[in-house]
Amino acid sequence: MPELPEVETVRRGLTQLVEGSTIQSVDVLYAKMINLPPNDFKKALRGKLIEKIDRRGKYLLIRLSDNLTIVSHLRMEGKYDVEPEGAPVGKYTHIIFHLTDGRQLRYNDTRKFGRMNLVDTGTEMQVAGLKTIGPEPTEEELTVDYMQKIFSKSRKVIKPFLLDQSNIAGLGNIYADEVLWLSKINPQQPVNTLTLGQIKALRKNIIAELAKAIAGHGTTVHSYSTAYGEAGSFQNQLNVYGREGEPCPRCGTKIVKIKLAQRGTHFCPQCQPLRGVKK
DNA sequence: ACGGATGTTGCAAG
DNA sequence: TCTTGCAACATCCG
Repeated sequence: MPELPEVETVRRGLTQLVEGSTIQSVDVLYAKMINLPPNDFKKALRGKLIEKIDRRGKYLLIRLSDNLTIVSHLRMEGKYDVEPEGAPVGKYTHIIFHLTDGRQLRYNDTRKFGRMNLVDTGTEMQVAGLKTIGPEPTEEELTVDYMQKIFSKSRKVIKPFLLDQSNIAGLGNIYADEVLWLSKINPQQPVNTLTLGQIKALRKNIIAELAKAIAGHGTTVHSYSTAYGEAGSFQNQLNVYGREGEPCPRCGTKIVKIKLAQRGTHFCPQCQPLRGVKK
């Protein structure tokens, strides 16, 4: 689930719920989730104030007093959840932050793919993944010049290229398919064959679509209720993702699903023709 | 019943 | 150096 809009939704929710709270103690139920020996992790966090929650791409940056930052990535299914003391702990709860007001901030993750790195504030950019992360998909950060430059230098096909966080931060499988459909670009189009017009259209759509998804509190794909906060509503606005065999909302042609770089990829063969490439 | 797919990323192997 | 494929883990679907 969590691509940039979902992570941003979590960030806003966490800000409301735990900004200004103090960590009394921490339980580590699954040690592989963190970058330090559990005892060091727990000791370092005891008594720290949660000052602010930031985000960079799909990474949450939990700012703590004494110059500490937890870099948290939800990967596929990570969720934060605030529970009262004594609420039953499920088998997918891996880290529990006991807050001094009696509430608990719990990290839940069925697949255990999520990771938390506790680092000194200011060194978070050395965490793997943040070291090479590309610009945020905003008007200011994601410039036409930058896109033109990276697109001209690669012969990769566009879909996997968009999923590579070192090119642009924040797009995942769902929004990559959506922005390509919106931009009428074939997922298998090599990036160095895109016209300037296509690059500009793609840029606009990336920025607008992610903003729109944030406004809709993100996309909830699996139907089980999100433990945390509001369930997203944006799944109702998806045009191609998960719609294999359904008519394209623009032209009525059946949406096709193929596999590209091991990822399910949905597109309209009519609206998104492959241009100038022999196949 | 079991093989394959599922939203992500890091790293190994080529 | 760059690119590709898989592993990490659990569940669900057909």
